[in-house]
Amino acid sequence: MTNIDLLEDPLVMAIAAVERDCGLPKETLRVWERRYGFPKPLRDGNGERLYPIEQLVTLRLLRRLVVAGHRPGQVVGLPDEDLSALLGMPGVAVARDRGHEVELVLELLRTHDAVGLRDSLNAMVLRVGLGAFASVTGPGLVEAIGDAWSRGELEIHQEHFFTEQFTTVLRSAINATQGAGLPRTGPRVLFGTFPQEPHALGLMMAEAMFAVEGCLVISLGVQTPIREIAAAARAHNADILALSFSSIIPATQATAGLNELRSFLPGSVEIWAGGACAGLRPKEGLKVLRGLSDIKSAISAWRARQ
Amino acid sequence: MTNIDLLEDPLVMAIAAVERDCGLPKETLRVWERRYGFPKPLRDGNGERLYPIEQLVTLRLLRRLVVAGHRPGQVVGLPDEDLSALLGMPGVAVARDRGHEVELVLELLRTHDAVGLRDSLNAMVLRVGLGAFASVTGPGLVEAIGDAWSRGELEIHQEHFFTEQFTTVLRSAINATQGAGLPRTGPRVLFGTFPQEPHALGLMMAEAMFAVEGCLVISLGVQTPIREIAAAARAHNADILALSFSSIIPATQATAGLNELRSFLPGSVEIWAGGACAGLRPKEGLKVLRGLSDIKSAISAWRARQ
DNA sequence: CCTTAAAGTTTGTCCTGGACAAATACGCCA
DNA sequence: TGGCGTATTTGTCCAGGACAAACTTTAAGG
Repeated sequence: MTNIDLLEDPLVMAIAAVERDCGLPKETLRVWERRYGFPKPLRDGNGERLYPIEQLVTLRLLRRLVVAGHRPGQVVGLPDEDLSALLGMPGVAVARDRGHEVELVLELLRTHDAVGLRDSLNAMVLRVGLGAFASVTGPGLVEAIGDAWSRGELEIHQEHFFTEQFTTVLRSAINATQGAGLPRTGPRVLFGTFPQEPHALGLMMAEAMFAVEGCLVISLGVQTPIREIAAAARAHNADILALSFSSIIPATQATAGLNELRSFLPGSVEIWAGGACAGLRPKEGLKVLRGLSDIKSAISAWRARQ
Repeated sequence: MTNIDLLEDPLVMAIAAVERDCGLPKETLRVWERRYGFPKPLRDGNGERLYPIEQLVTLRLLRRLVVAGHRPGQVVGLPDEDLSALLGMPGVAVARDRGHEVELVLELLRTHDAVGLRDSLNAMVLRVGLGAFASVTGPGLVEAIGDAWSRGELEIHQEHFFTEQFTTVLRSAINATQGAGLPRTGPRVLFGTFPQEPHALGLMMAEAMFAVEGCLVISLGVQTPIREIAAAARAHNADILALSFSSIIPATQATAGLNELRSFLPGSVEIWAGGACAGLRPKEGLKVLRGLSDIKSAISAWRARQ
């Protein structure tokens, strides 16, 4: 029961902490070391692995490459410059043409301007509307900040801070759409993610899209066991079950879980899946939405079917 | 790369699926089998474990007992009836006199009334004010629902659903207090929890208490590495660092982490700790708040010191 | 009798190195 | 070019041993 977090030395991390930080299972970290010679952690007095933080940076790059489709055998062991090149990041130069909203938010994060960030996000929602914010502005911000983080331009705490502010603004807006007295002509929609999926932002942006279309939205939050999701869908008499998958979840697991879920539910409950997880395939009783912008038309189609 | 989910047979599950379903790590499942003789999975042609669903039911009971404080050696191996009996007898607390707000919310959860719950929570905030909601009503609800869950009166998905609704209502209210133009006479307060602490509700209720007192509140959310918390406190120029500890975090770890944090920060940053974690002791440079109601007077004292 | 300190037990996490099947890439033929 | 059988890659699983943190019990002192 070695303590994995309270190491005196902030320059090294234990394997369980690396698993959480980089999203690579302990078993994969060990087998990469055995096969490719990287990562090459130090050892403590008891022979347990201690990963220096430089290797964490590399591991985060590697994970992004693997998620993007590269094979571990081809990329594990390459120097950071090569990995960055493969990711299409032009080293130091900021060649990416980012929207001015993205630039504004990144600048507010760099200067740790809490008030400015909160006000700016609230203002964006008011200016473009919740629908456009949740389907265009929000995803753009989330992607840019994820990129900046994995490139080392932002600290972990800055990303936490952004996530928290973004969540607050989006939640407030969703809550406002569900006030008493507003007409609801849409389906009852239940939201959730699988137990392996801790990413809440994608789910919440989807929830916002459904909310602006007049649906009754009910969220279970993230990481609910599959059986419990099914039980909730029955209990709440949901018309649609909406599930979000980020790229950290393997497509095979997502598909398997969706099949299991389908088998627990009557055909009258539609299952809609979406998110950055590539490899999701629609099938009988499973709708796959490629992007948040598709939600509006999908709801229209649902209404027409009723 | 054995497929863990696409088993044709719905009566057995592979070890990774059990880990997700029951929340018990693979390593723990194996070591329990080795030490206590339970669970006792079947094996496939390749010697891999296949857990029958009956054992999953027992494992879920066991996990609840372990979370509730029982020791595995005392309960693993007992028949289901004994386990249920242990879960079902919470001593004398059966006929607790609960406030009518608690009864109302429990009834709304039992009937899966999403609209009713959202409206009721919003109404409670408006009626008693955010301060009283966050310091009295909210903690009462959270405790009662935790009790009901551990007694088996509520399903996991009902607890997730409540947490989500409660979060939304509280966040919206906090956001409203921080709008532009309101006078801020209080300190800058940064909120966060340690990496082992995933419980967000206590942190958020504390945030609400500071917010109604006119503080500028900045939250990092849960599970931020200690050195990142320290970096954030410096970056945001915080006057107070507020940390929340639930009872799942051992007091020894909490104390060790707080000492580490203290060493990373200048004396001008005060550290305030609170929550259900017993055993926290105040010391030089560390304030321990016993309850959410103490926050108001503590802020007054801080103002007087400035 | 209550509190503190030392000794003992329980328990979760980590280790190594071998194995295998699913997923992917490659070579072949039409 | 496109489909299909074979080879390689790769993630997950296994056994059984080890150890430190957490917890319990016992001993000692005020």
